[in-house]
Amino acid sequence: MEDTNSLIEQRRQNLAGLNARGVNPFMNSFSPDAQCGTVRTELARWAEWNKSPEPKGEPVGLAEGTRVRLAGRITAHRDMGKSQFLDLRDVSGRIQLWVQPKVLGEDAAEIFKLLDLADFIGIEGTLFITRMGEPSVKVESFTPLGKSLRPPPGKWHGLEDTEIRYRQRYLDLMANEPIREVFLKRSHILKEIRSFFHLRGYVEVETPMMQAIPGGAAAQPFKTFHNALGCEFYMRIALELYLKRLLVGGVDKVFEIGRNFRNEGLSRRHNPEFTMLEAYEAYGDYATMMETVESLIRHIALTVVGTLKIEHRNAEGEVFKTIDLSHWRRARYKDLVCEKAGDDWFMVSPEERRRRAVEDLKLSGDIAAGYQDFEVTAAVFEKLVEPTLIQPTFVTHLPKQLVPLAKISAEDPTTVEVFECCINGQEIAPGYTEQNDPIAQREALEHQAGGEQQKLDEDFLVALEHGMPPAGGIGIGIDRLCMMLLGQESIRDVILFPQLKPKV
RNA sequence: GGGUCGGUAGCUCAGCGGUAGAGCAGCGGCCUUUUAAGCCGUUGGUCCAGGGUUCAAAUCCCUGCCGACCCA
Repeated sequence: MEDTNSLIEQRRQNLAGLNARGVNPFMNSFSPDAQCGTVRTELARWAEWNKSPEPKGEPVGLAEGTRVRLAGRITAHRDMGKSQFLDLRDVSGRIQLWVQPKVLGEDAAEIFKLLDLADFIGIEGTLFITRMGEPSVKVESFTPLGKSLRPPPGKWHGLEDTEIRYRQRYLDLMANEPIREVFLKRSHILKEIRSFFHLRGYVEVETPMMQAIPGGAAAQPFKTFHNALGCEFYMRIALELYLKRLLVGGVDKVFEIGRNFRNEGLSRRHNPEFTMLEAYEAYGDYATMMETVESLIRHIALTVVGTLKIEHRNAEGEVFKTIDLSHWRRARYKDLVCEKAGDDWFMVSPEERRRRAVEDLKLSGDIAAGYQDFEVTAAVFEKLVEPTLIQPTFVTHLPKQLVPLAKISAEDPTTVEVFECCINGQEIAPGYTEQNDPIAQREALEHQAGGEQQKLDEDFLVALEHGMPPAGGIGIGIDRLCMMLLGQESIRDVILFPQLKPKV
């Protein structure tokens, strides 16, 4: 960027001033011995202990007078003339610095004047508590570590321009504390998912993102070209078919967390690339996987959020939705449809169902002329039932036409052994008793490919013919899981760099 | 793809035919424990872009770009 303004110009002049004094404003390294937020917390603990009239037992926290070396970004500056207060921030939080020119000495005081808000510095000093009770560091020396040549976003309102927040996420992270929290917690969620599966004896793998035939889901893929091989590849739309190959190969419990790519619309709930978890367990079935999903999500909620009652708040901070992860409902697809569409929904003729859906339920926009009967019912489910499933619900006994790749239920052969776990009005995790009959699988995939032989993943079918153990499988959309757990209503607020149209 | 709303100083926004504004940030002062520090002074603009209407356009009209939300 070539844009300049007076604020950038002033910072460049300060940079030149540092260079002129032989100070390197961009150091190669610095070794702090503590973190800002941690030191602040520990010093406050000590102050609390010290405050009681008769201190009892061993001191806690970090005492006044302790020497520390800290590094971070200057995020506030309060000039008192002969006394200056700065806030220094690192990933752990902030702490106040007290800087007195006379303590620094004349040369250092001159250099101090050339610092700007948002610069990175390292400091050395001793801990103390101000008259106002603020845990602080009395700075004895400092080192410029990384100069900021552009003004940071404001401190009051933070950064609110959504476009800048998404395009320059680093500014969002710098200015908006709650946003930083969301992404730190997303990292924590991923960590807990991994440890959950590892503890259960699962193996984590990585399978190809570039695939000759994109399979495992019905979605538009992105296409790319490999120069050396001279052929086209597709970015994967699902993980499934490679993980099942591993079941064939004898990896009995396997999971992958990875990016899928779907060349479709963008919305509050859709990003073209999104993170998917898929897990497969040999000798398990959909019931095994329901238990897995419930245990996993409970575990994450407790370890990351610290509660099973997840609160979603509006801009005013009022709770408008609470998701209770301590009760998991199980309900049949047909029963849920009847709740919205009438108890006799499945007893009337297909023509009557279509009429009711279009006229009574006002779904004309969602039901295409060529829809089959089961698709009419599916529209009712998707538009009228799913959005109301805010509390965790396993929807089971889906009609077999709806999920052609799953195994038939022994107790009701018109349905399949499949669940859709819905939370927060969205499908969060589908789970299957996976098809391991290669002949049935071939028929289903051939039907799905609609006679286009090139769309058939022959290598996958050959793998199944070598024998696959019965297995339960799940997929969990990690972004939507994060939205649900972290109280975010837009997928862009749980993806660090959401896709936007490039600016020219 | 359709509809609604938005784009003005570094940030947050006001102005909606008649000289381009405020708060914060910045800069210059004062203040030796302040913390949204305070007080005095002050700099800063391609009003998203391009066309049109008009004596006069940030403001009205058209086209385009980018974003948010809703719908499909």
